[in-house]
Amino acid sequence: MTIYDIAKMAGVSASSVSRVINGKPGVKRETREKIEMLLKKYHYAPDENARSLVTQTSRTIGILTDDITATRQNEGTTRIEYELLRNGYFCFVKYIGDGEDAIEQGASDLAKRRVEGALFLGVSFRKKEEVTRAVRRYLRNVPVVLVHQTERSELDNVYCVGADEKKGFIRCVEYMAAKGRKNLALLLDENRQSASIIKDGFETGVRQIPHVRGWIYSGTPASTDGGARAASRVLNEHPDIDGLICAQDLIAIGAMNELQDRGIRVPDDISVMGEDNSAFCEVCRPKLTSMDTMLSMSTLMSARMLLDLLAGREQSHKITLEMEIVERATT
Amino acid sequence: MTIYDIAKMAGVSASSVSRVINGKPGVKRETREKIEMLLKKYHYAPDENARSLVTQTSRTIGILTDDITATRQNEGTTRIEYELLRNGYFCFVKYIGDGEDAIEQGASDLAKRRVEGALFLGVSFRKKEEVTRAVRRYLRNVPVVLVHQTERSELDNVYCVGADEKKGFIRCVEYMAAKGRKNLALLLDENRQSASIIKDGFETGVRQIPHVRGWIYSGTPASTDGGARAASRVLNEHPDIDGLICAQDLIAIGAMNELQDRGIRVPDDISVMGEDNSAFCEVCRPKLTSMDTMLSMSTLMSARMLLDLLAGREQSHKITLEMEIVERATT
DNA sequence: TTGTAGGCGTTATCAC
DNA sequence: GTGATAACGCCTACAA
Repeated sequence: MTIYDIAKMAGVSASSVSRVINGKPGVKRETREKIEMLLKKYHYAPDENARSLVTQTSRTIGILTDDITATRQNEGTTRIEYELLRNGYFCFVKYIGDGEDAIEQGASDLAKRRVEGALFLGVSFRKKEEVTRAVRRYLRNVPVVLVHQTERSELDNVYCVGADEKKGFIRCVEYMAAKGRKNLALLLDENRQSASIIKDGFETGVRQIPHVRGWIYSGTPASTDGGARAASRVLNEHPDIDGLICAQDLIAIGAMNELQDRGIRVPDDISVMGEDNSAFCEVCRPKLTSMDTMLSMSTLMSARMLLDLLAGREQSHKITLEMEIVERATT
Repeated sequence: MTIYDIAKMAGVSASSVSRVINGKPGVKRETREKIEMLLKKYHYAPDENARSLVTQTSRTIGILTDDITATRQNEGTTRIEYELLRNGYFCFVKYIGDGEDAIEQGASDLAKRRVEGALFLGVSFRKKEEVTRAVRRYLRNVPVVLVHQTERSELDNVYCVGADEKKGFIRCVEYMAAKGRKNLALLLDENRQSASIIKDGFETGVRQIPHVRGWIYSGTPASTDGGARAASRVLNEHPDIDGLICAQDLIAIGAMNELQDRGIRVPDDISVMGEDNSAFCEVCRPKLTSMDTMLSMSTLMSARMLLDLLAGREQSHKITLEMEIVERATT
């Protein structure tokens, strides 16, 4: 079914049908009504591909992602899609692999669909040169927003939204100190992409506060078991520890289990906090204080930013959010 | 940049360029190489919309979803997208609202993009007549798979994949009985879409096993607090309860907290199990036995099913999965 | 092996 | 108010 079929049945030309479909003026009332009737009767759905072709506007946004196993990232993708769809855009999603030119390949696929904007979501896109190259080659003329990123490429159609993790961990140390904690341990998984940033934040925090000392346990797998084992090591090596900063809620929960098994009270003897402010915080007992990494906020803001850009509104090239500590019962 | 631009630079016609792009034979080696060189040099990305238009194949699958807050559903969407993309399809995602003709609107949007197949994901799509109407009107000629559904519409291009929840709860009762439990309580949130199915399963299970009795507490909010309060009521009204079947992991965890606060041992005094086999099961202590509702399996199978259909392979119109109990430390 | 011409479904620009 | 006609970017007979 095409506009010609409708036109034939209405005894008019395709142009009139097109006018009616697009709500354009210049059609006699009865003609319009007759056409509208037929449109409805046959549940006519205009071909968006053809329309894109002639109007040179696709009303489509491309989303590039790199990790399907990361729950939070999935939720981010979903949230973004929702926000864009609400605003009349279609979404094209593409998962890139980890090959040599995966990013370029992904950007190229978006270009093929003539997207009007793009969002890159995931740690893969921290590779600045690759991103710059891909964008320059395939997405030079559309706005690109890097989600969860605090550094953008030099191209001026590239934007970024992200939270400052270093400052976040400095705050964690300050927070523990404000709670009267003096001997802190940082438990984290060395394999995390941002491990060095986190360590840097922790060390900076410790250094700037007198009478506070800190130790880093970086070989901690990101699981409850990992947390428990790490806590065990901490307690053996530094029995005077009174604050545990865990760079992941699961680690914190595992550590807490170990403390409780040893009869150590949380938070009376040792304060514990996690990172992510995930649903787990509300489930464990006592409920876990945790630093919110602002993932959902930053995904939401990315989508809004892109929408602003597409609407022609000015936007800052870089938005940095502050991570926030959500206090519960473990500190 | 179009094939004409490339053609001009190569000193050939657009058809030769098209042939090279699509790997068609009948192009002289040097011509081909010259064209390939230019294609690479300018990072040429053929317009898929135009291609769709002329070839009448979009290589695009539409996904309709209804709830962005449901974590598991998000993961399902993501998983499906991944599977489809791996197989060379593009994905169009569309969230439907809850208006009168939301489903029809969604189907129409997919039709506009000329999708070659569709997946409907969410409880909204249990409304059989609406789905049938929407499909008949807009997606009559492409395969449509209903995800997490055990009932399909009469149209023969509609398929479904889902797990049998009633049978699942019958099994939970049998499982508890096999563990020697005789007085069971079912804790569930009345507002769940499948509440009546779950109750039916529980009652059927109880009825078919001699010496086993059961009580239903259907006013249980789906949260830890809700679980705790419900457990409290159960204990007051039926102190002889020895098995708690909770239609949601969070409810189970909340109930367990209440039991522990009262000094009741789990599982020695009372067995507890949840539903969903979510990540929470591994985090609480003791670790929670839970019935896996096969959400991830059924999403995966839906994607595979659609791919099969698109490849022209025969497929059953309906696939039913069995929910499985994952035993941990609370039973 | 290559080029020409026509068409996919739509919108836009003119005439009438 | 309405209808030809020419694009949009691509593919595919068919002809050369």
